[in-house]
Amino acid sequence: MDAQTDWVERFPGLSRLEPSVKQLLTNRSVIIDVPEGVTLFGPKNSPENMLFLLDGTVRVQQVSETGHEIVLYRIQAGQSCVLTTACLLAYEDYAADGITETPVQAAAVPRDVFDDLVAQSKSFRDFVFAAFSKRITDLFRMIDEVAFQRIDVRLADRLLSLAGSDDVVKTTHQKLSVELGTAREVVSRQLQEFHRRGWIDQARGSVTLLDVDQLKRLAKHNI
Amino acid sequence: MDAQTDWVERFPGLSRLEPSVKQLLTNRSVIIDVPEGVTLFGPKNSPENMLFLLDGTVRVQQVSETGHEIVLYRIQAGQSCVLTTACLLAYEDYAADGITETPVQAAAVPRDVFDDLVAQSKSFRDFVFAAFSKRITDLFRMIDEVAFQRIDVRLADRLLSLAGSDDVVKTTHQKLSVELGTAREVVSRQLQEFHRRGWIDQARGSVTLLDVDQLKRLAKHNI
DNA sequence: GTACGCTTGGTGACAATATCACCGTTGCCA
DNA sequence: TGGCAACGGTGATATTGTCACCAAGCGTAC
Repeated sequence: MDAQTDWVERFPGLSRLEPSVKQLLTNRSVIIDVPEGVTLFGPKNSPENMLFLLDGTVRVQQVSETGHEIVLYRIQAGQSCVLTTACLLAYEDYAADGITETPVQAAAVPRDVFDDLVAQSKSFRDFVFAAFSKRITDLFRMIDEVAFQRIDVRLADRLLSLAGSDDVVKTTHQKLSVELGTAREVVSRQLQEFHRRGWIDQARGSVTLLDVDQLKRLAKHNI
Repeated sequence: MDAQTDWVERFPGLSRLEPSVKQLLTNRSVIIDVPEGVTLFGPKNSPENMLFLLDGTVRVQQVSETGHEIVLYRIQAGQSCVLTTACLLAYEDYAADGITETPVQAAAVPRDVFDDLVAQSKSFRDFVFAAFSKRITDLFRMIDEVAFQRIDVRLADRLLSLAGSDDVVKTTHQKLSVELGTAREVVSRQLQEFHRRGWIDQARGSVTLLDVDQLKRLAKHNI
């Protein structure tokens, strides 16, 4: 496949752009490949480019002054880093990192090209504002969950969204606790309870979902 | 004063705009006055205009499915509702309301004018993206606080930021609990503890800060 | 005025979650 | 093989949230 020339078509929000704008995007962007576990952006590491994810996942998480960590959201293939990047450009003093969770392929668009596109194309503006809006509503939802949702509900929800098609989650209790912004012990105890109810199986570094329906019933809302 | 013609000058981020852009803003905007306690925007009440606050305060808060409420942020004079408005335009299914906390004067800019401005003016783009970025970093900070900060620290912090120059906070325990997304009983008990330490005085519907330094020492960071 | 009802705030019991200290197991690798 | 770090389990305790209920303050209708 020729990622360099046709990547724009793979973005739902970009495929409707005017041809001249697509041309600008493809001509002035560079396709980059990044291995897993790399910090793409962060307080120490402000990027010069806007990234459009073609493949893989970027996890955005935050380290508190107290040393606590919490996962804010993920950027999937077909989405852009506009939001986090823009924040980094505007404000230095915050501690969110973007870390590749898988090998990632992305199109890097320089800032000035990005600005040109926003100026020239109504469709591109709509894309950018929609991306911002989606993130912000997600953050609103997250605040609601952190503040008011029970931890068992949140854990069930997260297990469901992290599970592969084989219903297995390859992760440690420690990492799950960072997903929710809670303590490892809390996750361990909740997983024990889920196991006692026959909903999951546990092994070192992995959780197997046995009763997805029950987990969904606990998590209720949209997975 | 002639708000209709010179309001743009009162926005730090807008005063540097090109004259023609300022002209467009003033010509196509309408100054509105809104009394206290009015819901400017919300899930039931999607606005057609972007608001630029000239005077007063808008409180943005959220009602959870569980019935819990939490204050997300405030929009002060000199700031715009760009973010929340944009979200409302893009996504219907979220429950954040913007409520005037004081009598408010604002400039209402129609959506199409807003879009024109973003297209035409680099300075206006910078203003808009800076507004988005500030809100998002604030939301990141808020997630951190809700997830990891002790409730006494958050309460002290909030009392300090809500207090007028006379060091009095005119509010009820119930409203303070919504500020923090906690329960009224928790606020009552923390305020009792602050009172026991001689940091505050209490009366029905008001809290008087007696020892601002101690409160700041507890809250530590930037007020 | 008085009675009523709503708002505000106080309290105890209990549940859920976080924190701390510590332990045993597992797997890696020098 | 031994040491070491990562992983997960556990009990004790602190903090915060929930529930049920009560009393005082305040406004309003009568």
